[in-house]
Amino acid sequence: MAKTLIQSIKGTREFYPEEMALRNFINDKVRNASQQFGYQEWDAPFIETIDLYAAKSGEELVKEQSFVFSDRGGDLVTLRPELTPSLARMIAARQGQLAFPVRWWSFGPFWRYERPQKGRSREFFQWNVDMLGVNSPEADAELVAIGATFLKSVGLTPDQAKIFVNNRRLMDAQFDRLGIAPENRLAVSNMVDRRPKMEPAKWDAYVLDGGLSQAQLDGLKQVLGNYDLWKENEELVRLFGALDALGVSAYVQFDPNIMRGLLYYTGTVFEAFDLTGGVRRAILGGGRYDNLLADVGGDPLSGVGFAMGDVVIGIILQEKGLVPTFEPSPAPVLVTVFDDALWRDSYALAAELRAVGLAVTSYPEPARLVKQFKYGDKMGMKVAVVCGPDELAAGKVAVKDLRNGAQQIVARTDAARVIREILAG
RNA sequence: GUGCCUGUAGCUCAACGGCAGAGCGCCACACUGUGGAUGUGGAUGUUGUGGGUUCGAAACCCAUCAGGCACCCCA
Repeated sequence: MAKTLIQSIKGTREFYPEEMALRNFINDKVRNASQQFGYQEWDAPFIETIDLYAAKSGEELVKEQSFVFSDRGGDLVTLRPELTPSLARMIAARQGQLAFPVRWWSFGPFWRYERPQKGRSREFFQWNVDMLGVNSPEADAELVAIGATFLKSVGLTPDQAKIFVNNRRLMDAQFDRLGIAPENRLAVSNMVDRRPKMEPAKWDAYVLDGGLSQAQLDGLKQVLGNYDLWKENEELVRLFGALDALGVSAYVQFDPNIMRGLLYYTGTVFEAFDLTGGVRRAILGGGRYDNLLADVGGDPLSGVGFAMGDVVIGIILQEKGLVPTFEPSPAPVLVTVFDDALWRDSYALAAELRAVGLAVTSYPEPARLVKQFKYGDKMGMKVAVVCGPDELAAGKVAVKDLRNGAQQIVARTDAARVIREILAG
């Protein structure tokens, strides 16, 4: 009775086999892209003390958007809302012994206590990729290239998804030029972030209301519309040169509107968007950070990295039909069970076929063959094997190609070979 | 955390104050040694949950839970 089922927790997702297939598909593509570039897989605890996040992340993340509870000893623990603080700690703990540059990637679960909606759940998976110990535009380019490689590998074209790149130091210089005080950079960055969501006239008023002069507003709009601005910045020139060499230029574009807020990033920033919908959905985002280890007590170390949640990309892949067809049964072969007298022979046959490397499902009880074939059909199995009284007496089995209905009676010892031929064809 | 919209059969939805229905799916049979097709028949509901209004509630009101949209946030 559906009415009496206890509900799953708000904002969590249940993975039925077909959804698990999508999750595994994303996981596979993430792993491939990471390992192609030589990154090592790693992970951190799923629960951490609240102190780990309080140091760096800011109040809102911990106070409002994390699952926090006290354990039986009375300590406050947090379901990790992000990976970076754990990364910082683990790097700092072995700072003297790691081979830099460290290239690490991870794909695991995270929790944020937010109001769920489409593309945002309270429990999700996130792909993290980081390179630490080198500060160069070429290193930044490598991270962007990994993101681009992933987008390409799942079948998204540069028309459908693109990574937009900016540089915080470049923007800071522009802000300085406009007479915007350093302490107002964050506020202005937030204004820029909000711009796509507002009507132009309203945004103008909002910015003027926020303390900028008309001249500053005009200058700001000029900066945000200047897509050649990168040519004035040596870091970005080198970055785009490296991206060209890496062969991913089609997926990358300079955009002075990319801010990714926060005091967090110090140089290159980038963000990938789905370009096909009405609203640009962020697929992944990242950038360069210089102060990663300071907060956890390590020596200064520069790094660059990005993160991608599984929810938005999963929706996009489904919308675009880029998810491979779901195969309900991992085993393509069904061994039917004829009747009570013969189930033992069917089970033995199934075991023989497994012993030579075939993935085989056997029907778990004697039943009418109609029912068993229907089951095989629904489970997407490709071959059915029947071992009835006639076949058994002759030392043979019936092998049927479920896709076209063709059936052949073959010697039991030839069954595996015939099945392989059908599967290959 | 704020505002708005939506919850009816396994799924998609109808009924919009007066007997809770359709399509798809499911099950059975036609067809007890052969699936996908077709036909015939069949089962399935405390209308998310709890309260209230009413002669009468799936419908109206309140609360609550869940989902969606926008805000917020996007570490």
